[in-house]
Amino acid sequence: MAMSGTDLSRMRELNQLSVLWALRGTAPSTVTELAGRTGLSRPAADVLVQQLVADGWAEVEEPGASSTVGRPARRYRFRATAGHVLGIDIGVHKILVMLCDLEGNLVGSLRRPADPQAGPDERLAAVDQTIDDVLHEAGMAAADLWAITVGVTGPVDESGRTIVATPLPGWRDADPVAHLRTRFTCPIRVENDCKLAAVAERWKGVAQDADDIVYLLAGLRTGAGLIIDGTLRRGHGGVAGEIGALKAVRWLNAPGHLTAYPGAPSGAKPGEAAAWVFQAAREGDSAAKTAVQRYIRDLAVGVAALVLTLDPQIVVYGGGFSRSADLVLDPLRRELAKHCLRVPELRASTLRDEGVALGALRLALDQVDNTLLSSELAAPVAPQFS
Amino acid sequence: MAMSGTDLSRMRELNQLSVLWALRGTAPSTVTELAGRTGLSRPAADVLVQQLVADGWAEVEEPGASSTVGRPARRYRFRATAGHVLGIDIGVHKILVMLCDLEGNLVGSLRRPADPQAGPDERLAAVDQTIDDVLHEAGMAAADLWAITVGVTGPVDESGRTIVATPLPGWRDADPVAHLRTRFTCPIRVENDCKLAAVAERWKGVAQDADDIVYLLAGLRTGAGLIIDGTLRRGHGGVAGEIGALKAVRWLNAPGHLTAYPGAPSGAKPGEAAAWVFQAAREGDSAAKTAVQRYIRDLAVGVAALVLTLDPQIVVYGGGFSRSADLVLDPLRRELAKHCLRVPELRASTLRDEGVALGALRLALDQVDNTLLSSELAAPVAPQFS
DNA sequence: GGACTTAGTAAACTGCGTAGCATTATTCAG
DNA sequence: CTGAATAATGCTACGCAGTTTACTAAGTCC
Repeated sequence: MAMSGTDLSRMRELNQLSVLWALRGTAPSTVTELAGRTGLSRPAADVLVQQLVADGWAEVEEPGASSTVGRPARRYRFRATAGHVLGIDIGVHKILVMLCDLEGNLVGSLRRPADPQAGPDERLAAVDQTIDDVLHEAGMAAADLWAITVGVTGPVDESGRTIVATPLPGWRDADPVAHLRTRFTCPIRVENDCKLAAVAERWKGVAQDADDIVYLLAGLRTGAGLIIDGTLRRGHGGVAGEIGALKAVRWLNAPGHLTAYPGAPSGAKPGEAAAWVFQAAREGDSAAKTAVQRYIRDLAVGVAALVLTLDPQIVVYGGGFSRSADLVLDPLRRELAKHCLRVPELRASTLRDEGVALGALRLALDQVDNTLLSSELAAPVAPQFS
Repeated sequence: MAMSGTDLSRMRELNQLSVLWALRGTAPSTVTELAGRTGLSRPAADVLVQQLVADGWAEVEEPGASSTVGRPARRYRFRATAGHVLGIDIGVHKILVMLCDLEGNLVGSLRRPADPQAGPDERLAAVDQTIDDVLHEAGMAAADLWAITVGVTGPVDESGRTIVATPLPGWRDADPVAHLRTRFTCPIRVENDCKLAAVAERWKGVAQDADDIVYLLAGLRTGAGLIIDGTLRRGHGGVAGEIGALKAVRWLNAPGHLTAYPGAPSGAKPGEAAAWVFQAAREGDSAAKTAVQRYIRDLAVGVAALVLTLDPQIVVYGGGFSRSADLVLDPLRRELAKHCLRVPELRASTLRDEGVALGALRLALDQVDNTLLSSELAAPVAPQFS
């Protein structure tokens, strides 16, 4: 804990930030409300919020029809459109770019199918194109962006480079941060997709009430993202949650129980085959039910290891297979009860395939909050990053 | 993030805290040094530190022989003896009570053997007696204590009660917090022993440089304590790190490879038998070497699960078996390399059986830092707790 | 012993939030 | 339509905290 001395100008800055935070995430507020929320006197809140308006952080709303006695008050609101951030999901089959303002309101979004075989250059070119389309549609330029976060499959290191093999062909040689830095001056971060999906669940998904969350990416691959004490945990080397690497945990094989099911239509892609097995099990096919059961049994060992290690409040079942959560949740809960000291809540994700991009947005917004809105408060237009 | 408005008196309080933190953990400082460290002007630092002296938080050291040019400066130092905290280790075979001042300097310490069969009442009475002896020897009364932390075997819940079976007979019915609260008014906390030992390693042990640590308690029982991002993690229900409960992780059986070794002297206690096997292996006994090897192999699976989940910087090998770390570390490292994506550093603890009590001290000091020394700064003598 | 260096002290100065009062804009009662 | 009640706004005086600046005190170095 490194405390630093405060002088008067710093105090004013802090109070200005205090007002800004009191302004965010609420309906337009009167000066009196702001004063109450910040603990400042009304005159102080007044001059501070007027400074915020002058700097472009807030907007005035002149009084309209008043519903109560007394002089109607001016209302002030956070100017969410002062800046925007991008959240990008670079997947094997698709690229998804989302654009939102400082309050997280979606301003633009574009999904584009990707060639699974495409190499890094081709894939990044497609990303560039998608970004351009989103920005153009929203009438924005590169300089309007304050932060960008990108989600990719597989573990990434601090610098955003992929460190082990991933389903994206040739991706170990890609450096998406460096690539984007040629076009954008704002902070750019690349993160593992499971981790971002976990963040999304806490932001807009089924885990908004929890601070300790294990997110399970269940699909043709199996992975996990961890939120501990409200913060995404990467681990010292960025590979936290990769419990699937343990041989005693059979996550690598688990989806095989579904995809290799002999009854599936021939020629179906693996993802379709798995969906077919789930559907068959739902309709009562006993062999399919057995396959699902085996899948869950293998999956549960790894989940139990995560749960025993972290003792989370909630486990979120997400990923491609979360559409079949109705078949999985109850048996998985029973399996966990066998292994764990304390069984956490088990919930199915509802964010579909937008979780990664949403989590990327949230992390980009966090970046803005932590840099711009915490230590120093420059004028919002075109902030300069070093 | 809930920011709150600041006025001038609060600012002064903050600056006073800032000076206090600048004073702590360093050699006695001159006002000029304090000014530099806090970023305040020299007159400001001067009045603030004089106020601290008046309130009993700091002490003056009049200038002695000066070694440099210029007028010799008065020096101020943090008055560590303003308050004290207790760290207590309630073990099966021993009770260890440590007393230290606000800077962590050991002021008193007493170890007392305990009857392994003793019930909770008898054991707590022995704890009381040991506390009294330590306090008496240091010339202190109950009111001089600002925080107490107790370490016990087995998982505990938020309130300090033991929630599953433990080696302490009848301990599930014990409520050590309630017991101590009858005698002490300061904050009291009870925590799992592995977790406290982990904290101690980061404070005074071999993991001072790391923020992500897995502490391994290796002995007749096997357990783990986790420090993630510099903070002890309890998990949502207090059972984080209990990976040994997983059947695929054979921590329950692992020590059996050593204690059940047929070559050990008959009549030896399990702990002695294990030590004997380690010694035999060290001297080249091939059967003993096999036993150690099997122990390590079983141990490694659980460690690998923890490491893959958390991706820590350091794994600390502690507990009773850490005396035989010379035999364990290298093979364990090799085993981990088989399982893990990134092998963390592996270090042997050197804190012997004092780790738990030391960790308890550290947590008690943290408690003081977070309450007294962060938000409000009352006069240090006999602070009142609600 | 004088020049130099650093610490301690006391003044004037600036900036910020608060308190209190007058002013303004609206609703409600008659 | 008018006046009382109500609540927001705007303004001024005030106190307090840290900074700046200047000066004095207490040592060392040559």
